[in-house]
Amino acid sequence: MWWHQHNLCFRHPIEEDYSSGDQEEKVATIAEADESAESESVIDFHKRREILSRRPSYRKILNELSSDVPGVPKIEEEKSEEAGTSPNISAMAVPTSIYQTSTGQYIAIAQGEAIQISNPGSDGVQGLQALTMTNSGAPPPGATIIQYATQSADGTQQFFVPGSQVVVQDEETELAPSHMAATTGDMPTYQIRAPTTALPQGVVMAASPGSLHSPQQLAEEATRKRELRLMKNREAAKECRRRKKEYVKCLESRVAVLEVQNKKLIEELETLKDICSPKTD
DNA sequence: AGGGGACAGCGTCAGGTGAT
DNA sequence: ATCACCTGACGCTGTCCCCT
Repeated sequence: MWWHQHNLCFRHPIEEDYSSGDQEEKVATIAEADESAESESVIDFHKRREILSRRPSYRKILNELSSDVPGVPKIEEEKSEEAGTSPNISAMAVPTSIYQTSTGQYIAIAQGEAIQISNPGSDGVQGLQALTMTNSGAPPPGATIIQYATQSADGTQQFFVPGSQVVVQDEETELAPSHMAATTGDMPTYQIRAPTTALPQGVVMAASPGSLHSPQQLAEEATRKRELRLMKNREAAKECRRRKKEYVKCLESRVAVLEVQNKKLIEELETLKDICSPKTD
């Protein structure tokens, strides 16, 4: 819809850069067809769809625009972009994984053993806490995938981390056991636990594919994969929408700049006209 | 108050693309 | 060929605003 109009109404030079050779040919074909729209009424639907579907990502487009227009920020690459989902964490060392609790808090699990917990509301490093896992050796195979957080039966928050461990939010802010750092003030505390009881609703632990035998296990594995896929796609869709909004903003600012330039050029033209053609009374 | 249209945001599906 | 990722499209929901 939006992209269709964008592609069919005009071809921006930047978009041209992303067209592969045969793609350009096809676009040219469409352009000709558009010109002779009165004579040839309909463009082949499939051809059109094929062309339209081959679009560059918003990141690519915006980065091109950014290099074109100074002052427009570039969309960062994948790694920093992931960290960018949490402004509090982005200033820290790049973690390997970032997870968000159901209350909006972020947990970053670094390459080493540190777990950082941050509140999106707090600014900078202030909202960050570091936990150290003492038993974070090599995770057992098949159990390294994190699943999303949920409320457990006892009202605490749980989210699973690589290594078949569980990060559990304490209801009281008492001093934490020795295997974790204590939090202070109003901040909740978290514990690293082994998942002792049955998994909370909505949370499925990763299992080693080799351990699957019965049809029920296979079905559970399929469900788990589906949940994981949906979760990833959910996040991807959010990110895509964010990029799209950024892209539209970028285009709007570009329009504003070009309008100003255009106005200046018209004024300059008028001035030159006045100079070159003296008034004849 | 409440009905309804416009709009934004979200989750999901389907299909394309690029990397391996 | 396979996989992960990206994004358009669709349907749903919540919010805001206007009108009756």
